[in-house]
Amino acid sequence: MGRPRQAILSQEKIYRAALELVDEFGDFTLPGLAKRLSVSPSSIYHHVQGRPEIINGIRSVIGSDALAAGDFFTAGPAWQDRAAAWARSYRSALGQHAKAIPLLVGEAVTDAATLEIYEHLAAVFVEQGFTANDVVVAVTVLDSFMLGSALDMASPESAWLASAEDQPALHRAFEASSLGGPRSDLSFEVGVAAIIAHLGTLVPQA
Amino acid sequence: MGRPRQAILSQEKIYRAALELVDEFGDFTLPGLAKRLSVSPSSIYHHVQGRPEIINGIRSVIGSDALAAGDFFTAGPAWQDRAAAWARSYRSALGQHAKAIPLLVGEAVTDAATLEIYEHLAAVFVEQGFTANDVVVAVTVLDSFMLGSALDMASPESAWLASAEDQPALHRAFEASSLGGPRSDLSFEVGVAAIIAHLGTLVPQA
DNA sequence: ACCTGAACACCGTTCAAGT
DNA sequence: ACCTGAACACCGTTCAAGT
Repeated sequence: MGRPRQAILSQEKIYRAALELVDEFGDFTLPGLAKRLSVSPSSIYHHVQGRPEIINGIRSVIGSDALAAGDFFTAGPAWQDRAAAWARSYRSALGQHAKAIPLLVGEAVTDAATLEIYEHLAAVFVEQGFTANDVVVAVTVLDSFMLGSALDMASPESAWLASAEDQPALHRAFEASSLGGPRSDLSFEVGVAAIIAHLGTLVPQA
Repeated sequence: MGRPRQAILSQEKIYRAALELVDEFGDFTLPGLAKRLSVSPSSIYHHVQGRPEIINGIRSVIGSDALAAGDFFTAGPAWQDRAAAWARSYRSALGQHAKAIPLLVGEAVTDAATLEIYEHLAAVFVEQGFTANDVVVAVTVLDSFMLGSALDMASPESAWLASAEDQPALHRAFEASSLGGPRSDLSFEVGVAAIIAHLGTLVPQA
């Protein structure tokens, strides 16, 4: 007991351990987090203010890792490719922690990593000469679809389990469908293509 | 104490009271719910299995009210209008209970009202002659964007508060923008138009 | 500065006891 | 069948006490 010669905790360690618990169990508790870190629950409060800050930290970790992976910048020079790559990269990053997404929505975004991710998207449209209004709309539209698609990825396929009697159209379509890949991924690509094609009509020089 | 001559609770009353609490405070607790219903917390368990069932009931209430409002069926005969009306209606219904959305995502959909809502959307595409694959993709794409837009509606405008130094493109765009209406609504309409136009290229007879 | 153990108010859920 | 009060395990957070 007492203070150790070197700190055994840090914000980073706390956030990553919390994310691991969420990935495994879909949620985390302070006692559970303390146990995983081999520490007392009260110790955690020397490094973070409370549970909300940990949730924000989880978002930050996901964003940092996504930025470190560098996928946001691998696309070609065309703004269409870069915007599509942005949506694909961030949806993928969130999808790797699908169980965390329900925890993240509803809390305001304040961490630097996530803001940097959105700054990158805005910059794509600004560079292309979109007006301020169009930048705002383009970012919002792409973000909404990306997030909705990430949530769809998170929800089990059985969420669409309609009954043959009560939801015939829904039931038959899913029964008879034979998509050449995961439903969520294919739908995401269709939606991104649709949105980017339409955004192209907004900018005169496109 | 003891059993009253007539039941004072019902699933419906519990669900609606819980939704009221969520609308007001963004969450609900069993003790808080019991207090609002002028009842003991344990009484609630005679009508519902537990907290998850109440959350599902909240979704059901929102769906039922949306169906009762009838907006899903007011659109013209064209499938494009009907699909757009579907997305607009359901996003609006969810938006009226924005604080509830974070609670709903992450729980599987099983209630009849919500399934009926999605059945209606699937039927639009089936009637138009979409293949099973295209019905599945069309429903998924529109649902993802609708849900993402509803979440965007739920998050405060300040969620986009970027700093002038660290996120110049994002900051300037939001600073300089002068949209002719709420950002979320305008962006939603742009996205829906984009998606529906693109879905039109999937169906030969469109 | 950083960890611990004890303590607090609170939450979800159960159950025997009443009518 | 339906409501109550007591009880349980558990959770988030605080704080004095240690080094």
